[in-house]
Amino acid sequence: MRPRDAAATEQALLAAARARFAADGFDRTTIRAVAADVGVDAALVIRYFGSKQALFSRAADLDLGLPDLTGVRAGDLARVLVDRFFTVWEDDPTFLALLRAAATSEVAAGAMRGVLAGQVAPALAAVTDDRPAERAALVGATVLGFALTRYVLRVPPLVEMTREQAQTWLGPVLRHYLLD
Amino acid sequence: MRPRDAAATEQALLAAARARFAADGFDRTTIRAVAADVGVDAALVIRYFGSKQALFSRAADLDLGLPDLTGVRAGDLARVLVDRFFTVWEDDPTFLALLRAAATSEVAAGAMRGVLAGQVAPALAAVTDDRPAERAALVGATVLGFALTRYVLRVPPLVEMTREQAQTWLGPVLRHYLLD
DNA sequence: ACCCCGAGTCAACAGTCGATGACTTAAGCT
DNA sequence: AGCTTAAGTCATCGACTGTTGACTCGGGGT
Repeated sequence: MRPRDAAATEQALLAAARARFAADGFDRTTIRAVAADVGVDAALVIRYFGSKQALFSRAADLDLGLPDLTGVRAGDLARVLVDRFFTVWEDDPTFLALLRAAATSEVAAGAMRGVLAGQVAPALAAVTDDRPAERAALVGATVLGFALTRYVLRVPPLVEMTREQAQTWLGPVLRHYLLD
Repeated sequence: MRPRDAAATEQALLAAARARFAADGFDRTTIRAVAADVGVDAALVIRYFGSKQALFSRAADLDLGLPDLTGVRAGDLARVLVDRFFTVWEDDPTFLALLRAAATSEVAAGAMRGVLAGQVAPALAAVTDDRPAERAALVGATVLGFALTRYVLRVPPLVEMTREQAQTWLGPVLRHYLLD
């Protein structure tokens, strides 16, 4: 039998919620399904997180972990960024959960705006001081469009693309948005 | 009183459904709300379209109306494409309905793949015969990312951007994907 | 051994949704 | 006017959902 460990159960619920939100979106994810994945009653989820919306906010708290770009050579910028984004996309489902939910939830859309304004824009400010918010939005649009097409729409040519091929295609685009 | 005109009612229902799907996505759109928008009973919607999914398929049938790109000069390509996409985005809600729904519905995602493979890729084939599917996917990712960030996430710098500014930013990107 | 507190369960409520089938009403035709 | 056909309504079903409150169970401290 599962040991009665509240902290471990909470972490397991967060992991299951992330996977469900990433795969099914916010609306089609049910608290009962998340609880069943962990082998626990749905009422316990509410007890720990208060509501489905609060569970989502905890589960979809995204940290891109962008590195300090100060001193990175212009030729390396795009490679560093694309590499980081691929890792975030494929390491854990948090990003995909936020992306899927943002399509229909104003709260999730706001969270995504917060990621762009609070993480991407500050990181890019180390590279350019000319309209960093506008450049961050364009970089965000590029990266979100790529992720949407690859992981959500699953358009074959992008699904089959390797990380290196993506860097080759996206590199000049990011350089353009960052430096022109 | 509304005249009893089945064809007109059906068109009104399709228009209302498009608006609802575009604003709220597939799951949060209810047949009752669509029917109420037209001033009609929900059962009538099922009678005309069979199911909510079938109503969506009829409402979100997207025609980009891309022009024949044969003979368009390389320098004009991006401007023509961006201009066409803006018109599709802002003329009617069909595109937004499909985009929002595609985030959580495999059927809608398939429809979006169909638009890329059946409309974008053939149009681009008039410009390049080197990997048109891959180039269409990249153009799609760019355009979908821009639309997602502007109309769904409503990131301020992209919301405030004029069509001309967007053409200036996106032009070199589309040229890169089409011609490099 | 007993108690106690927190982890986890159970049953149920209240609301909503898509869908169904029988019913009613309006309009065009003879 | 009367009838017929289709347009539209009505009540309702059955399933599902988030959330609640009362309950049970198990393990650690005395």
